Amino acid sequence: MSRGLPDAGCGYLSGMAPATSTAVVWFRRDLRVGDQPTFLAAKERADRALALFVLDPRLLEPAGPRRTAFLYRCLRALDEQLGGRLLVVKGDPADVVPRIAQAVGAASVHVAADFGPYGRERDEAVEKALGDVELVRSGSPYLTEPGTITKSDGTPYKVFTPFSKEWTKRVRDAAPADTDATTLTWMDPSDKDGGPRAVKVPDDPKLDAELPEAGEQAARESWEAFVDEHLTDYDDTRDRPDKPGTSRMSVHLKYGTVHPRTLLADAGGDGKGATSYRNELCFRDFYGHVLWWFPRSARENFDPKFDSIPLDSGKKADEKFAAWQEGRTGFPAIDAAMRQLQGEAWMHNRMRMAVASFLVKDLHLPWWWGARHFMNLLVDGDLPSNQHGWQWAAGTGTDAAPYFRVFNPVTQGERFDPQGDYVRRWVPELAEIEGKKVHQPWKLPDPPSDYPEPIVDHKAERNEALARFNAL
DNA sequence: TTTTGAGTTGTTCGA
DNA sequence: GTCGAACAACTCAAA
Repeated sequence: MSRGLPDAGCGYLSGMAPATSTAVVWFRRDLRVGDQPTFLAAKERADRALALFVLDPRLLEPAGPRRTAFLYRCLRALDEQLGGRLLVVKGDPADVVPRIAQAVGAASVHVAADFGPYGRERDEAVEKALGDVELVRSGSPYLTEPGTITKSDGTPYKVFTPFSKEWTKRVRDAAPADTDATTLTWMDPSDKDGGPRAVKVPDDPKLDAELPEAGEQAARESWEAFVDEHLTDYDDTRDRPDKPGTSRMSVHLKYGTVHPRTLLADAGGDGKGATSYRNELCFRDFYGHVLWWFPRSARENFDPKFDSIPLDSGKKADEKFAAWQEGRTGFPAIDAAMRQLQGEAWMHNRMRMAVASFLVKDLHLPWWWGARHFMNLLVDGDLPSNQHGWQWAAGTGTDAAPYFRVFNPVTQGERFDPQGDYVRRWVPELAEIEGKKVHQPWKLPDPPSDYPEPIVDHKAERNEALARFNAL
């Protein structure tokens, strides 16, 4: 294997100087030019690169309008960074990627490894279809590639804390790759000879939510502002949905407009805030690992012993679910959160836990109903973190599930939204109620008539949830 | 193999 | 109002 030299048969014309060698850089969930190991790998093998994105119907359909629009915006931003040289095509990657590689005479296609259930399968199919053209995987969306952290006996961790100890050792030396748009010479995609036809990034689907700004530049600015203003106090302020104390990087990590290496590099200190932030990055890796080892846990209880817990169903259950979805449960903090999800395609993490606990423990509904709703509406919706976050709340996932982990929907509101600002922002029916009284409008002498009474008695449903758990 | 210590983010109750 | 203990038993991880 002669790295860095044009392969015979795809660049030489007899008697002439070698033609330019080309590599394909196939972007997927890494829509950035900074900190891109794929660029370095492509540069080793070729003089120029073709930047490619494939609109894959199998991924786009389940993404829903919000994530689809966000993706399109990221693609437009990336195309601009690449001087208008991003080739966008539509189709099944196993079909179009090999045809493009052939059309530009590429000997290698460069990707960041994908570890999702569909992504793994797709990449194997592409690799097979590529034949002699090599699919080169460099890096991944994670700090530690799923599957690479195991216990000393080679089996996977099922508990976060011991995983995090090993993870901390592993990521100590992680450093961002030094790349930018000029690392590679980008081929003009219109020079391609045949192959699938280029398409424009489609117009955004119709939206009913305001999305965060897309693209690498937006990610970087947002991150730098967070580091300057909130990282030091992150340990405290991350729990406050009424304050802008979180980094909002989830959506950028989802689309790879930033890599966690870059975040880790800036959050490497010993302070409480930085330590907490690293813990969140570690959770993302942990759940990436868990889903890689246990792909069925995306749909089923991680621990099958919980399969026998009785769940509600039928018309009443459907009605409760609708009330939860629409933010009319009568619990202000829960309703504010569900409306935030509806309105800005995002929900504060503290409230994700609270509404999940409410759905599972107060309404006794399946966690996967809630997980699906989240995936439908979240712009940052990412399968491993979403599903396992839900399983954590339901007590069916990794880690010990203390039977007493039942959130009190009122206490959570009063503790983390102490002045009620979050509730008033998202529940206009309660906008006139001052201070923390807003968390229990039913106690007011004259409660607002257009806001519902609580749909359940929390104390009773808490006991019911405990009883169902204890019956195991 | 056996043993030991521990397990993301909580709530309630009684002193 | 604050604070510590209780809330089950079990599985996981490591020694």
